[in-house]
Amino acid sequence: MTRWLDEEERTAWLRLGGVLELLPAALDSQLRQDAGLTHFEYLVLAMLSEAPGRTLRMTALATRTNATLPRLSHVVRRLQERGLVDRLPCPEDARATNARLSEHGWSTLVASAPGHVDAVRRYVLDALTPEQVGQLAEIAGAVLQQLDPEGRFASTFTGRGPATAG
Amino acid sequence: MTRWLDEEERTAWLRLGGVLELLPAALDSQLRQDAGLTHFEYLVLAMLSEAPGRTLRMTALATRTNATLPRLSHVVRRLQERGLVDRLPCPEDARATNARLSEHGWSTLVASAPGHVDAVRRYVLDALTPEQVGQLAEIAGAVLQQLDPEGRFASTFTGRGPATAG
DNA sequence: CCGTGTTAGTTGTAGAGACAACTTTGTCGC
DNA sequence: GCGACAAAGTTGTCTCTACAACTAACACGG
Repeated sequence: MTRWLDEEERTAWLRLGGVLELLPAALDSQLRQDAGLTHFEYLVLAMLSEAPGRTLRMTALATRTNATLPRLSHVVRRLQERGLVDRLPCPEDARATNARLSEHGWSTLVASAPGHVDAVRRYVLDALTPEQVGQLAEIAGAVLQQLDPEGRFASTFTGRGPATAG
Repeated sequence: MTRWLDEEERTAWLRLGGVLELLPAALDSQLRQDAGLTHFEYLVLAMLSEAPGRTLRMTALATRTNATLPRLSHVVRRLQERGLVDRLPCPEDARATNARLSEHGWSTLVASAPGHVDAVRRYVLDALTPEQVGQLAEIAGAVLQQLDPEGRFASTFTGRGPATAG
């Protein structure tokens, strides 16, 4: 038997739904205008930039970006066509492909990072109290746990414990 | 000068990013499998079902679903082609179009609602304490305020005050 | 090593959204 | 009541994503 939502649950859910709809659109729009990148493309470049040798295997990159492999494959191909990443066969496993951030990709990322971080602050963090930032980390962590029980996309968990110890 | 994210902000943001990516996909997937609807299509039907006469003008429906008008126009046309809604010219304003939930649309919605609510519980609400549900409403409300300062999509605000009074 | 199954990734195709251009109707000043 | 501007939708095009089918390479039991 389905238990329906009470008033408070409904409010929380409707508002979350609004954020789910509007926030990605807002972030995409800012990055598109200022840098010619989608939010997802930005994320791909950012994750590569933090990897050793600015290089990751497709599967590892898919994990870090919460993406499926087919989606990532298309995106990386397009990024390569634009000269932002290189694709190299992996020496240790001939099935695998390494994606590496190119010099052009690096400078594109460096140029667009401030605007993106500003947008994240403007839309999310600046609207919250420090306490709420901690609560958000807890809540989002709990939801991720449901969405991804096996931890397939676990890169954003820094452990099962609270984001803010104590 | 851009202020970068500290550890706690970064954790919160990365986790929120994961939710933004995975939750819509999970909800879409459930509804597609069980009801042949996208989450957005479900929302359109649900909003119509709560309106007087199960009818809304396109603009009002766009507001309630956080959608742009072009997007809504395409979706409603497809829903009409599938017999789930009717489109009627508005008598009071010849520019306007009224979308009305059909009998078939109503029964489709009724049939798919329990599965959808269960999914919302499973992925989100059941993972949170009652206190966290309140916090989520506050946080999502604050973010929506940034995303939509003029209140264009304000239907999900039940006022500027806290979701949980007191 | 040979067959079976698994893993890594790519590709084809079809559907959904973004954005801009456009049509039609209403509104308002004069 | 005419002309200019705003509002309400629609449509076309292009891009991106999902899903499924596919290829190629590894693993490993016999």
